[in-house]
Amino acid sequence: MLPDFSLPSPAVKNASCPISAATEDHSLSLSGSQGVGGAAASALAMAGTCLSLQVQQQQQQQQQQPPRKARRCWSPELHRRFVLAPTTRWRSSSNFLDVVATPKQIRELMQVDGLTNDEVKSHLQKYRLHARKMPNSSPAVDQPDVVLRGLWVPPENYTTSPQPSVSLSCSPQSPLQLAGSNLAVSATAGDSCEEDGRSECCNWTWGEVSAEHI
DNA sequence: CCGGTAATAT
DNA sequence: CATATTACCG
Repeated sequence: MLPDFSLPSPAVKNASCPISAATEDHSLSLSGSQGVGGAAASALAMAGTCLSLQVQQQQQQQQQQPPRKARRCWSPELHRRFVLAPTTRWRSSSNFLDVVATPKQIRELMQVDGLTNDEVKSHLQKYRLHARKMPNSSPAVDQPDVVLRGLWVPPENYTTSPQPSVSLSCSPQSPLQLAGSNLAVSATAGDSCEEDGRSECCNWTWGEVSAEHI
């Protein structure tokens, strides 16, 4: 005589009125037109900063429960700052991020508006995870590089960016700055926007770069 | 309150 | 599986 309490029943749970995103909904001009022999222009925000934009059915949690902040996409720019900020202070250290780098300090040094300690903390964790896995022999493919393990930024026109702009994050109105050539995103069969790479949003590389040349 | 790690969600 | 956020703990 136990009424269905609350067990993780994998029953069906779907079919519901779609709700609009709670967070700011940026109009995304997605060319979903069936390019039938036309100029298919797939819009793919490959830029740096971009907030998670996914229309997921979010209809389950009742009550006021912050549905988890949108995933903050760590764009190369942000990562660059994240990895470069501490360099300004504790440079020369091959692992300043592994030594003494508190999210707060990093955030302060980053000077990125809209970045919270938690985000930095999270990113730091990820960074450490990768940093810990990397500084070691590789299973098979090994890149014959003589680079010191430090940090690396995407092959972009970075290098001491003389632009300490504060509008780096992608929260508020940000001047969409799309630079570089835009790679036409070709859908496999020209259907929906299914990207091949299963990266969430920002696809940047975790490469290594020698923060300091010997 | 801040920092780190685990758990959880996408 | 990778990545990001939340939660919990020190």
